[in-house]
Amino acid sequence: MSKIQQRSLYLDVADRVRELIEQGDLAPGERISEKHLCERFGVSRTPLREALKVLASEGLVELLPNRGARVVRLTLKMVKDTYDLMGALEGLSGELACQNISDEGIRAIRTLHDEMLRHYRERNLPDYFRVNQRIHESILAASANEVLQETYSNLSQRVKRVRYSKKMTDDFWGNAVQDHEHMILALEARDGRRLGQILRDHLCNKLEVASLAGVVEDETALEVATS
Amino acid sequence: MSKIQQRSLYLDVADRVRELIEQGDLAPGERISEKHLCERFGVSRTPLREALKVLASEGLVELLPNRGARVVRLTLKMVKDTYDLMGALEGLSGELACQNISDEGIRAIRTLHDEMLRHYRERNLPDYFRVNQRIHESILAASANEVLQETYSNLSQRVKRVRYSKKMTDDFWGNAVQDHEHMILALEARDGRRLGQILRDHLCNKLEVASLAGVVEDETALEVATS
DNA sequence: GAGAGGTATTATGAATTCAAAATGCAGCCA
DNA sequence: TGGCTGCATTTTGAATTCATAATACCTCTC
Repeated sequence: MSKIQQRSLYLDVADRVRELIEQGDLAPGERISEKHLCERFGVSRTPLREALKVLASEGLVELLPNRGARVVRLTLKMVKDTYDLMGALEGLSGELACQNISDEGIRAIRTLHDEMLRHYRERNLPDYFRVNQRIHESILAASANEVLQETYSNLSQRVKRVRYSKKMTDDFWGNAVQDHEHMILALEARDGRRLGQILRDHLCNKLEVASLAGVVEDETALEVATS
Repeated sequence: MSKIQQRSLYLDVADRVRELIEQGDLAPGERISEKHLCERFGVSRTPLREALKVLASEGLVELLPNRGARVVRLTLKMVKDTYDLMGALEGLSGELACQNISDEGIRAIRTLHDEMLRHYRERNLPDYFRVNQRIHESILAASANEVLQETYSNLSQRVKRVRYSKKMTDDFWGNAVQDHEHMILALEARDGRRLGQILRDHLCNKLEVASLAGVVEDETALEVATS
């Protein structure tokens, strides 16, 4: 029995373009040729153009009237602003999670937390990242606020292209783990205010280790120096 | 000399549909007939459909595959969730504003504040609301975070349809003005933490006086009782 | 050889057309 | 009478077509 409800074509196209942007197959600032992508996806221009409009309203591409679309170039300021925002949202998610999460939910996150610690002790960065992300997702889900989840994931998508330094220093890593220790304690105490604050600060630290080279505008490095 | 840079048609259409929704000309849950709107706007289906896709990604309409579009029905939970989110964003805007605003900017807001107080004393609700909104907009602008501004205005648009009770009690009004007194003091002291907190709580109060009848799902009133 | 101007080509914007799905309605049967 | 089946109509989804703006290229002039 196959699925009855078929998704619209433009949604699939949008997903695929998002993927290309995230993977870097469509470079920042790169002109998006409608014809080229149509042939690549095997669809006509109509659904592709609809998809581009959606992606534009998501902030992933920009549409220049009569001159096509291009992948938005992230500036350092945009990334920083987005992180500030995501920090506030993470903070809210922590507060709400403490109000709404079940005891079982807390135990599940504790399990993830312990698993993450194992990966940390073994210096297994990929698995650490994976479990780390699941913890944050779990807290977000526990907030039981769908508008928040949707907004967060949109912002997250925008900066997904930014890759983090492979050579994350032990210092930063240690601090992050320390943050998580405090998080789980606050969560188990259902101290929303505290959990929120930790989550917010935690994200700010994350920004610091972000290696923005390549994805971010070069001229922006200049901005940093001058500001 | 006319403007050289013409906006795309779908943007104009999107604006007009947004207006119709905000004004209530398109009722919540109402089916949106492509043909009807095309004739009304004098455009073909292509730009209208592009506009609908954008509006869907903004959360104003929902697209049912093969069955057209409809104006989203706001549930009480959605409105509440959105306000929680907007509260967090207002809080952030306050913190950032204190960091970034100029002394002149503070003086400008103080002027607005005093003007608002005059309208309050004269019980001039429309002008009070207008100036009130300008204050919040000024703080948001002073945050110097465009991603924040854009996100806030999107969320704001979603719940714009919700009309506030004409019979706002003197109590609530007095409290709101009191909040504003604290706000301007925190701003003048550049106490971001405090301003943020006030703005957040201020918005929560606003929700309480919201008269949700008509725009919000009826079944939702039930949800309130059961939760 | 460099630059300006004009034409050809290409890409985008929007309308139209074609195909497929959903809706409405009439007739049929229990 | 009530509900189901099947056909006609309407509506949506997607491709195609047409018009217009942008780009590239070529020529002509200095």
